[in-house]
Parts: sequence; structure tokens; C-alpha cells
Amino acid sequence: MSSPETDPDATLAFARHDHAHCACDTLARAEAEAARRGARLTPVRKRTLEILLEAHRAMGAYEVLDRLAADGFGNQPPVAYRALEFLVENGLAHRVRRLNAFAACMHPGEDHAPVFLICRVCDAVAEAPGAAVRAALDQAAADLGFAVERANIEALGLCPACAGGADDATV
Amino acid sequence: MSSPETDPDATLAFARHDHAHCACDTLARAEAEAARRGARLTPVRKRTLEILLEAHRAMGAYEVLDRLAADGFGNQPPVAYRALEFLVENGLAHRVRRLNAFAACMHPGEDHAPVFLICRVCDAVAEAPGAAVRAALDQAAADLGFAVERANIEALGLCPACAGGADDATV
DNA sequence: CTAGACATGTTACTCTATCACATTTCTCTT
DNA sequence: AAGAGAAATGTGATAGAGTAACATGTCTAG
Repeated sequence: MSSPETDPDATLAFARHDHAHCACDTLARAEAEAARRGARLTPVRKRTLEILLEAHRAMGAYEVLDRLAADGFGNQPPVAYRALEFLVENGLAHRVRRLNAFAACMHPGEDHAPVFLICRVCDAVAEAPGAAVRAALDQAAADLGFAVERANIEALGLCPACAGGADDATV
Repeated sequence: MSSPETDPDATLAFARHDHAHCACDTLARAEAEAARRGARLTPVRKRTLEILLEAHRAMGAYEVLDRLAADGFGNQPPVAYRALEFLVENGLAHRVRRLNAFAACMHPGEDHAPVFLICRVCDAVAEAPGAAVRAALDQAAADLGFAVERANIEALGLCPACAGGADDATV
């Protein structure tokens, strides 16, 4: 893997923006959403969400665990997995299966069907609005009598930056 | 997990049909497709595809490996992973990330965007036609300047049988 | 203030996947 | 047909991801 950690602007959204602001804002909305659902956003869980928001990219469970441990929480896998599972169950984070990773939800509360766009060159991950995709999926499933409850829609390809400038061709 | 192995009719397609025939037919089409692409469908690879077709369901890499080993091939993980990767790369099989599993492609050669429908009750997996879903995905990605190359579209929910008869409610 | 539910911490382990290297087989060119 | 290079396979070792089970602690409702 390359190191998206050193290039935060290329993660989770392809456009540049104020991370500190959007993270703080999203955290506030996430807390409101948790309260609305009656879900208990305990210290570990809140810190886990903060970690995802601060990193502003998809993170592996063990990477999250390292940071939790550094903050004085447990240092065993279940600590991270339980917190992450809680966040996903409550719509505050998403799981990106292609990357075996997790990312904070950028639109907590707004009933949405996230679509993840993963750049194969720079590893950036963007959460795109996927209402139309989800609708098409529901329809395709309904045609077979299948009722969709949860969906993972993930695409691998080229982000604007990597498609425009340097491709993987002979550069 | 429940045991889809004991209930083959509930796998990969929700409708009952002649497995032996569809497996044999699909294998023939897969071989033609491999030849067309100039891909070498070696013994291990062919046997791997046969195993997936015979099982007619999503299988874990290690489960495939066990059968390969029983057939006299190597018994180390890379043996299965390499063969499976080859099949996926050449459109002869698909990877179902949600299940950490692989399934034979039911429509080799026909350029298609598979959508996987996974029943959370009986674990059946169906490969549904997803051209419309893929089109919506491409559009959503294009709106952000992202070019989709490969996509994983997987849905968890209830298959017709499980939705109709016994739900997970208090039965 | 006590019982039950919920949450956390920890140990241990299983399952999934890849790296690295030796060996063989195939294919293309001459 | 011979030989070089590429592709494929086998094997050992190991990294990475995820879960089971149980003990302990904490919150909350009656």
C-alpha cells in the first residue's frame, strides 16, 4: 500500500476541505444521532469515532486498536471490534470490506446508501451518495423476490487526480 | 453459520434447477471464454472451477484447498488462492467479500456486472443481473470524476423462501 | 439498594491471506 | 531441436483479520 496517511487530502473525499471543521461537525451530528436512537456513545465508542474522523480515511481495526490502547483503553482486538461494530450498527461508521477497514460515516442520521469509491493508485476512499444505486439494487433484488436489508457497494478505479495526471501507464 | 452444504437447492439461485446440467454447461462456456482470452486453464485452475461449480455455492478458500489437496494438488493456501485469483481475474469466478468466499461465475463471457444477494437466514447466495445497478454506480462515480473499473455489489437480506415462510420474528 | 442488563477487559484461539523461495513446465525464438 | 525467459506450481513460514469464552465492572430500573 502507499501511504494515504501522509496525504490526508486524498482521502474520503476527493475535494479539498477543512478537515478539522468537517470532523468536528460530523462528530456533533453523530452524537445527536446516537442520542436520538437511544444508543449509548460511551467513551471507547466516542473515541473510536473520533479516531476515524480525525484520520479521515479508512482504517483497519488493528490500527484503530493501537490508538485506543495509546489512549488508555484496552489493547486487545475485541475492544476495537466491539466499538467499530457498534458504530456500524448505529449508522455512525461504515465497513469497507474490500479494504478490511472502517470509515466514519460522513452523513450520520441522513438515511443514506453509501457507495465507496476506492482509488487503486493513491488508495483514497470517498463515500459517494448512492441513493440511485441502492434503488437500482433494490429493484434488481425484488425481481428475484429478494428483500435487501443492508448493502455493500464498493468500486475500485481511478480518482480524478490519478486519472488526470499520472495513470499507471508508462509515465 | 448454518449449513448451506446440506441444502444445495437454496444456493446461488433461489429457483430450483438441474445443477449437473447447469454446472457442465457453465464449465464449457468458461473453457471457451478462457480460450478466447488466451488464458491458460491449467489442471489446478480447471479443477478449482469445477469444485466451485459442483458445490454451486460460495466457498471459502480453505474449503476449496481441502478438495484440491484431496485431488492430489498442493495443500498450502497459495495453491487455492492463486487458482481462485486467476478465475476472478478472468471473469470465471467472483469473490464475495462479505463471506470471505468465492463462487463460480454463472455467466462467463457475457460482460456482466454481478450483484450478490445473500440471505441472512439460510445463507443462500444468488448472482443477480446488475447491469442497471452498475450503470447507476458508474453515474454516481462519474459525478465525482471517479472512473469505476471493478465493483463489488453485495446485499444482505431475505430470500423469497425465508421471507415467505419463517422470518426471524417470534415464530 | 439490589437484580439484571449492558459494557469492558483479557486470554486464547481460529480463520484468512500473503511473502519468499525452490522447482518445474510451458512457450517463444533462433 | 536447443535454450532462454516467462509462467505456473509446490512448500514453508508468517502476517493479518476476526471471534469465542469468561471475568469483571458499571449503569439503570424497579
